[in-house]
Amino acid sequence: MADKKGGMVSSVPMIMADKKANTAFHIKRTEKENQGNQIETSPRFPFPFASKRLEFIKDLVLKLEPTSTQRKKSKKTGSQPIQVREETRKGPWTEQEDMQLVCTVRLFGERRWDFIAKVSGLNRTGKSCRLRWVNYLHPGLKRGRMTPHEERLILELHARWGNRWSRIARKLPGRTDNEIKNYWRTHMRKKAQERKRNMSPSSSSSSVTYQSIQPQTPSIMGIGEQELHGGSSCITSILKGTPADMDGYLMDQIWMEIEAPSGVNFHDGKDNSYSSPSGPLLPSPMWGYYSPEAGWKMDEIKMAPQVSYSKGIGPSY
DNA sequence: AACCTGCGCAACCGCCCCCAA
DNA sequence: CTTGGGGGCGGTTGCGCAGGT
Repeated sequence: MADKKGGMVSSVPMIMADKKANTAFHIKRTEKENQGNQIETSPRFPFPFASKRLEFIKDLVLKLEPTSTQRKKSKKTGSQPIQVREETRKGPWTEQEDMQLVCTVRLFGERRWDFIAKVSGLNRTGKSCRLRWVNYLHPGLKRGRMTPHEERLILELHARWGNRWSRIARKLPGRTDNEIKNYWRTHMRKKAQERKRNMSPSSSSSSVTYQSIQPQTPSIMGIGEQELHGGSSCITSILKGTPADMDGYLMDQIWMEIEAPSGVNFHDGKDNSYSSPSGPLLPSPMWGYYSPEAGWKMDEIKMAPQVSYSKGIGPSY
């Protein structure tokens, strides 16, 4: 165990993917649910009123992410913002960490990952948090095997664009660049092996072949019929809500208020996608794929008892 | 039952770009 | 104009599991 992930593996429950039921993690959560052990009794977010929540978030943001003017000030005075980081964690994510990350992203939106990493209390880098969110926790993600149509699309797009995985991923809603990249590698490995085996002149399908790929699935856009990210869990129930809009108060508006406390026009046009109270808050196309009807509220988050904004910067449960 | 091998995939690394200060 | 930080992206690594021997 002397690899880069080493040391952690033994102390952390494995979350590696289960080929049949998505992940061991998901199985665990499903069992929990089946037993009626949803974390119903857990404490809820402590602020019943939106204004109080807003105050709390703003306070938190200011503590952890000083405004530009504050940054200037602290440069002069030499004072430092709150230091939260101890030692950066690496390796597999635990359910607890996932919960914390999901809650934080729901609160603050899919941006400023470094800040999210701080606020969440996770000793992870912003990059790590982003990756975990994008590749695993994002509500729009599909799981399971690629459909024949997806396979064909990948082959076609790769032929056109090469290894531009993120670009290809954009054409495959619910699939991440990482997933596609992994799929391609496996695919190519198989192809290479096939080719080795079939070096006989009769089977000279040198380039990418589509023979096993029939366009049976008419549309990959209908995510409704697809399994949405493993299904049952406290996290997925959280994920069903809309992103961080709080009683109509969007996180971006909070950001803007913090940066410009003198009052801002939220509709100044630069970032329109963020200014509509009912529209998708986040730029990712994924957001379009899950329940727009659910007006997500912090009150509805079933926080696990251990979840804490540790280091004394927020509520501890 | 024990061992080996290959596969699938999560997560990390390093480079690059963009943008605010 | 310069610089540093944040985030995006492609490449790589290595672990767990399943299937084969």
